[in-house]
Amino acid sequence: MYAIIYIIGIFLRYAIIVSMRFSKTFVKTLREAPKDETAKNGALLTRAGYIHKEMAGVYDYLPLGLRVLENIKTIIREELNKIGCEEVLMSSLQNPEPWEKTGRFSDQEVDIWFKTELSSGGTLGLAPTHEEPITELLKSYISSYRDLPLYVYQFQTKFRNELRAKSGILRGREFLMKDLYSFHTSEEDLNRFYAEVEKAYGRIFERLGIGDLTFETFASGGIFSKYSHEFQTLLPVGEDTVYYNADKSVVLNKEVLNPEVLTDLGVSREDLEENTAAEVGNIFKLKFKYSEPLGLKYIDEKNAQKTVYMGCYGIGVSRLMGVIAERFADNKGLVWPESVAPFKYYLVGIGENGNRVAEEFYAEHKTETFFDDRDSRPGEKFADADLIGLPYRLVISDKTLAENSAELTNRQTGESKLIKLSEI
RNA sequence: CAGGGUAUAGCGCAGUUGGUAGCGCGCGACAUUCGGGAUGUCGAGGCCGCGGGUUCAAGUCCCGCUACCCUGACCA
Repeated sequence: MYAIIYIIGIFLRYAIIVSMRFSKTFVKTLREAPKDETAKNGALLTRAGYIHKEMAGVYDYLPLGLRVLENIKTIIREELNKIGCEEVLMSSLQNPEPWEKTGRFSDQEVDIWFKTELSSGGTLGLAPTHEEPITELLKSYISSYRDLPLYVYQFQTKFRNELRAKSGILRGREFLMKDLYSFHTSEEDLNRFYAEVEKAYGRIFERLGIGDLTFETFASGGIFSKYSHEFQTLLPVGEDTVYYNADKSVVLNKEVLNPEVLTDLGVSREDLEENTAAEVGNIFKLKFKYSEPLGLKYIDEKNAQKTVYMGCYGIGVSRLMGVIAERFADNKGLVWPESVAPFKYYLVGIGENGNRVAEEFYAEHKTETFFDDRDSRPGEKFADADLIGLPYRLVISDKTLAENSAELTNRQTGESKLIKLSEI
């Protein structure tokens, strides 16, 4: 009995959360973008009611925007869980201690800290990334080789006091990031997992609809490895410059475009084409960089103390939303890939009969439908449908009802066709 | 951080030689409309970014500050 009530409760809650009709949401679309929103992604996402700017580089995510973020998170989460990762949520407020051990609490070393004071005295930081705290955290849980390997990730708001926030949600001072950290007993195992993450990232970007635009890119590797890998999505307004050969089997960041690297990669400068791109992911073999200074050790089979090998793997979740918005938009508005779109259908009823049948349709398909039930003229609804950019627009009117059908329009191609109501 | 620009209604803008603020969109009511951002009538909405100053009088002139945008530098 209680179980049934519980299940019904979940179902109702689900229906309440996911349904959305235009007349009931507080969100409005804008004909013109605010003048301080000049980047295409920021302008369109604002006009279409996905985001709202609080200040430079700081945004609110409104109901539609939140759904996009959640869809991106779900895809990442599914692919990471598949390779054995565990999700956590760590704190944003940071105790300076572990950061002081690695030298990274210094403003000279890391110049993007937001720092604040405790009222009882003492300084705190707002996490720009989480290597130190995760390493510190796992000291409490890793003691034996039997505890390893371990892969821990989170979706976290990061704070970075960028000198200049810009480009809509592509470079913010507060942004959503997925950060994964791996822990190993050997370099071979780190390499093995690193390769698994490379593949998982490929699947993630594929599912996000930017697979053929996103390339694993050689970038500078810091002190402990020759290279790191970035995942760069080709984008005219991207901040990075990449070079690639004809079949794009070799892609490298401008920062490592030098004779030595070219030789290493077996390509020559003449064969490389230049393009701009946005960095959507970065993977790094940290090895002992953090585990050594912070003392993250384990006992091996022979009872010897060993230092843990680490890797870290980031994906800019909110930046991805901006990249996808920016990349696929046309002159009418946003064009979401189906996998990240907040809803699949933009439903419009025209005329008394059209609206009545649209209501009926909506009752059956709430979870995937955004219902424009406003008392507005068709033209306005079509304009907003284009702006909001859901994959399909579904129009029900006397005209389509005469055929017992609804008109289905593909936002991307603009193609329309009538489909029988019974077949939807 | 350097250089350039902007700040007036929810959004976009106008505001002359200083005289107490206007337009379009949006919003409310009514009527007529209803397949690509309708039309008409009436209406609500403003500490003119903040703080000083000059003046009988400042959105407008002067000084200072702040925020925001662009280019660059910076950027796990």
